[in-house]
Amino acid sequence: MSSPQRRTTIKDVAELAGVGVATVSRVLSGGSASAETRERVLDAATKLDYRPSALGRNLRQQRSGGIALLVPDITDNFYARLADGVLSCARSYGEPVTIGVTGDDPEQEADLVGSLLEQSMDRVVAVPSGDGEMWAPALRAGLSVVFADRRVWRAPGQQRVLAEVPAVLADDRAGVRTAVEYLTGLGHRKIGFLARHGQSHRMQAFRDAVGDALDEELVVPARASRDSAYAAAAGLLQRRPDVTAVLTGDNMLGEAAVLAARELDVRIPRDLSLVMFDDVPWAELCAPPLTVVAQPAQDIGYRAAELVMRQGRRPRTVTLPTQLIVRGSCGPRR
Amino acid sequence: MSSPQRRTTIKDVAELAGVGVATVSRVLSGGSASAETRERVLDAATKLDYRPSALGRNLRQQRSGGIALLVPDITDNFYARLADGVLSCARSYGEPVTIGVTGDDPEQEADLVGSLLEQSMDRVVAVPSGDGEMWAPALRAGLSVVFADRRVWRAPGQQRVLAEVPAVLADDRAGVRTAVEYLTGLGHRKIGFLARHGQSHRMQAFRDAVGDALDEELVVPARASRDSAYAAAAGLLQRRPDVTAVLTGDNMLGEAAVLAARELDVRIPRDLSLVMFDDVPWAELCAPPLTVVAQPAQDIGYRAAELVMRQGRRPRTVTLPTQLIVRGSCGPRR
DNA sequence: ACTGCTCATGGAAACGATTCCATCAAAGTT
DNA sequence: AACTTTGATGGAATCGTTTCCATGAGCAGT
Repeated sequence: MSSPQRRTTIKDVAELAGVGVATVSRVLSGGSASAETRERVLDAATKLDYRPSALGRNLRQQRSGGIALLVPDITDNFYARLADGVLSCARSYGEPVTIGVTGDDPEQEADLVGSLLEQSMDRVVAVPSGDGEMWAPALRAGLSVVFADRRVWRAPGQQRVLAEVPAVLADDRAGVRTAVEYLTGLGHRKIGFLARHGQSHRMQAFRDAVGDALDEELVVPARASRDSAYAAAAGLLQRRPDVTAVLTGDNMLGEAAVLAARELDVRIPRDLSLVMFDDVPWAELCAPPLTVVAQPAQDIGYRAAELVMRQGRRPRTVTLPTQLIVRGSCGPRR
Repeated sequence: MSSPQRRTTIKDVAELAGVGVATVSRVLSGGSASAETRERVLDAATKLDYRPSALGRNLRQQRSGGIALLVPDITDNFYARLADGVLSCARSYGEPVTIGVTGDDPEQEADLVGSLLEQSMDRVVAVPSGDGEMWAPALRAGLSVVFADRRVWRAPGQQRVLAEVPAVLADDRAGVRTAVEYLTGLGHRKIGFLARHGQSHRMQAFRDAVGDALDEELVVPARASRDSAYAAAAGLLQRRPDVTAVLTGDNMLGEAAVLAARELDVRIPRDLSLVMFDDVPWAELCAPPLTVVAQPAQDIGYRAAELVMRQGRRPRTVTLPTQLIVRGSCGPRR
């Protein structure tokens, strides 16, 4: 019936305004033009309801706009909030956001980076997994990357280029220290720490915080799945009934710890004190309400997105404060 | 130092293989070619590590690949799982996913749809808010849309085009009915229902399920924010101390109900029975563990993405089953 | 041997924007 | 008056791919 709805292009606008396409382009992207021409062009554009096609622009400038975001798991409330921050910043720039989930797996991450290159996306906010070696070629290819929540494991021979990637992080070190001090203040001496592989920095911070009292057996790593988290938590509690307090590196491990304790009939906070990294909405609904180290997840995302948009200023690493929120999951050692 | 790293193009491959660019394109996209040429081209492509630029392709085909996903709130666990489903399906097609959050606001949604058009994205999975009028022009512009979790409010004079949009839904009606039957089975007669504006279909299902016993004052709507949810929950409990059971239309309202009850010293399940729509991980950690109507969120996303990818078959609406999971938040009326 | 057919192939057009460059007029400088 | 400078302007090139179309080779049927 109706014609196939050809898109109105810059050519149509130029024709209606009686000018060349170059002039239209200039006017619309803020170049110089006489007041009269400008008005004619703007008029024509609104009359035709013209919206420039991102496709043409992208091809010409050899880059597609928008921000790519790589997170380990979008169903994790922490990363969801981080994503929300990125989305909210991107929206203020009018840029679309493409999301990929890595599952904390370097291989999948490399795949996704490949796909970004294919799309000529050149702005990425990423929560890196693994040692980040796959990032080096991408950086050389002109990608501008900002790390969020973690930076890459810095091996001794690591390429310099990686060290220069800006990052927006929560102050893990201070967060862990505060939590540990809080627990030792309550009399606890045998404190366990549950962390995922991606959280080696928190693991290290924990080791530093407990200092001489460190018992390496109490620092237990988990893979990035619910099952693995539960296994790690239950394993620790069974293997070492002498631990009186546990700190977890993220909310999934916190959940696992609560479940495992409940299953093993270990009462919180009577038999076990628990501090969880990241304040999720349910922490308050839990029985008992959980004492947590809150992180500004949304802020982390927002700031990271801001950094990746302003490539002008040489960006540096930003560290945002954490906060210990005391609820009901910790008690004195008994 | 090193050259500015020009991207290797199809031309380079053609040159190295000693054929024309058209042939390279055909080979790479599965067109016909002699076995020998095919091999030469493939060889050259791998030797040069050639990856076709999505930019060129997109411009030529007048559409950028990928799937767009519009959800009200990515930090809501339900939509996060839905998004995860979409992402997982999209990945199996090798397609990138662009996410936008609408905040359940038709205006923001319209903005986002506009931005999609600008990007020439033509495949959208959306959780629509409002009456969906802004979708009609988009559909006419050739967008293929699949609704997830909800369909649009169907006003009497609604355009036919909207009624033909395929949708993937949870079986709300059955879920609500099962929950209501469960509660009445426990002796409850005054059952409250908390729902967000976007959940009018569940609201209607609730009205139908309680039938004659309907007390319109017990059906209370909330806006899409934590505060509004809390206000609605607290309001209901204060205004009508005679309600002995509450069903909530989503998890945020469930959270609000728990909090409000706790604040008002209404004990669950002794004084109030609570059933929440959507089984989130924390439902089990809550005190008491919440009885829920579980929805296959990830599946909904996956199937919706599948539908939007296969535009070949005329797609129809899919309804996925819900399941009542009884935990500890309901008791007999006292 | 001629005709008709299929099939592989490459040149060139197309997609829609930005941007280089040449042109031209008007204003300013000597 | 002759020159330079400035600024607006439009034509054309460009980005990398897909696809239309013409060409020519090979082959079978008569």
